[in-house]
Amino acid sequence: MANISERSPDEAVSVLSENAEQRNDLNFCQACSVRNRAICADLDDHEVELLNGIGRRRHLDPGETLLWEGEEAIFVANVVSGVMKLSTQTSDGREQILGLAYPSDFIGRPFGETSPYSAGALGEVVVCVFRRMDFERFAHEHPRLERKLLERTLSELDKTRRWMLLLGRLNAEERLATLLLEIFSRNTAPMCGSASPQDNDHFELPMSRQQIADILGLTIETVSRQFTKFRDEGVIAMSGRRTVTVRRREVLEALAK
Amino acid sequence: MANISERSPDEAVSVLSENAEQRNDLNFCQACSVRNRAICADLDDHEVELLNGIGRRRHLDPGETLLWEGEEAIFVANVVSGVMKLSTQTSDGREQILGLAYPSDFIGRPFGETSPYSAGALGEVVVCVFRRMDFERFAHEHPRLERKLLERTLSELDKTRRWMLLLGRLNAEERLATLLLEIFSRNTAPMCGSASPQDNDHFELPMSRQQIADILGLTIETVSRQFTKFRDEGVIAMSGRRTVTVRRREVLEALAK
DNA sequence: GTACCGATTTGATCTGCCTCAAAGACTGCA
DNA sequence: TGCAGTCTTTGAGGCAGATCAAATCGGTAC
Repeated sequence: MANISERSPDEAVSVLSENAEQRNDLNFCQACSVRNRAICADLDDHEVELLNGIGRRRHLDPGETLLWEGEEAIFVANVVSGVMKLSTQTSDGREQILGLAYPSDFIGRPFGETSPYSAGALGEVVVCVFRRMDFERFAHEHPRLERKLLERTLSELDKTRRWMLLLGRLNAEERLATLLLEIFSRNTAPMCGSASPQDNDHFELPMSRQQIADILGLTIETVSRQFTKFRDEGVIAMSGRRTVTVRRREVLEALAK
Repeated sequence: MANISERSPDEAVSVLSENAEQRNDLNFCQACSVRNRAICADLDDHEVELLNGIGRRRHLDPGETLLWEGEEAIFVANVVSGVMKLSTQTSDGREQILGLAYPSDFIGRPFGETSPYSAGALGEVVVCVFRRMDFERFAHEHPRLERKLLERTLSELDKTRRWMLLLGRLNAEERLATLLLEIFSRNTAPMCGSASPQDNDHFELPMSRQQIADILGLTIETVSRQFTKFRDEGVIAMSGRRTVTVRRREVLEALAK
């Protein structure tokens, strides 16, 4: 199981420290690429300004970990750009990726003592970080935010449960088809906020083969063989290891249950 | 995959009809066995009375389905007694159980058009059912309930993600150990509201071998072999098919990751 | 260009779980 | 008490995906 975490939990407390990132401009949020899609979408300008006051922009390098499973849940955050992975581990070190967080997605565990998962950057990531306590207080005072959080959490639960079907019942081919379609749709979605807008039939994989394996509950070898199979069958084409062109979308859709 | 649903979706709309169950007494909730643990726990007596006015008690026979995946989300409910299963299916009919709902657990999908899963009774079940629309309106007017719903949903999400680790990374032995411990702890928990309080080392399985297989993402044969293995190793003892005595709890705990 | 190194692919073999089949054990009912 | 039907257990064999091992690829530093 790959462990791409590079910093110790202790260092995480520096995320909001003085030298980590300067205080946001007052109208920072207004220019935010996820302003209208993130959890803050329903807030009016005044409320956003208040929220702005308790949050900080933070850049994460590839592999850097923002939240540590089992550690005190100090932060919550919004993903502004890039892709993060949420993961958990067995006591003997096997890793399972629980999901991916794309721009505008909310991560962290409000109203909880410890973080139920680790959250790490897959590539370059920008997040908007809040101290959990500050965020909770703000949510209490602004029911629209709390409401939005509830809706988000409910749809996150739906998404997570759909993923259980993949882990419990789909074979390797079906799992990879499902993931490719999900990444494909995320990348071609309007306003995705990722670094480079994609053409409409190819995209960059935001993670390595090992990480794909962790996401799908497979081994790296099985994932690699499935890629080769899709390529040989003309379902996808690859240039380099991370650029995928979807040639026969209907085949992937028939496989993704 | 076993499909224990016995009624068509159309019949579900009769759940709240006049002949389904009589209107609750005004102080019905006060006597409710899950009053202090369910989502209504934070409400004061007056609020509970109002909530009482929009809910109905409903009895479900074993195998009866309350919510249908993909159908319009008409109801939400609290489990009062018994155990329900939440499940989803692939397009070609493979079933995956998403989780179990015990007394005081909330089921259904507020703020959603369609139900993301099916919910069926494993044994005899009593639920407290609300029309989704009524419940949503009530929640809006009573932030304490909405707040409670948020907390519930967040911890449900935690629980679901932990289950993903089981489906993605644990072997058959580890999966069954995990399930046995979960059922064990649910049954020996104080105030569990189930039909018969259990002694502290044995309990009744609330579901068949096939259902256990669906929950764990295994086949019935594999589940049966694991039961036999645990029995032969002296980890558990069985009397009949559904009564389990835990003899070496530490072995199960070492296996459950 | 060339050497190096980690990531990926490919090959060979193994194994845990599934599938198919049949026997055995409960449960309800006559 | 015996019978039928269903659920569960057990057995035999197969296969998808894991494991172990080695070759190849891609990027990069020199």
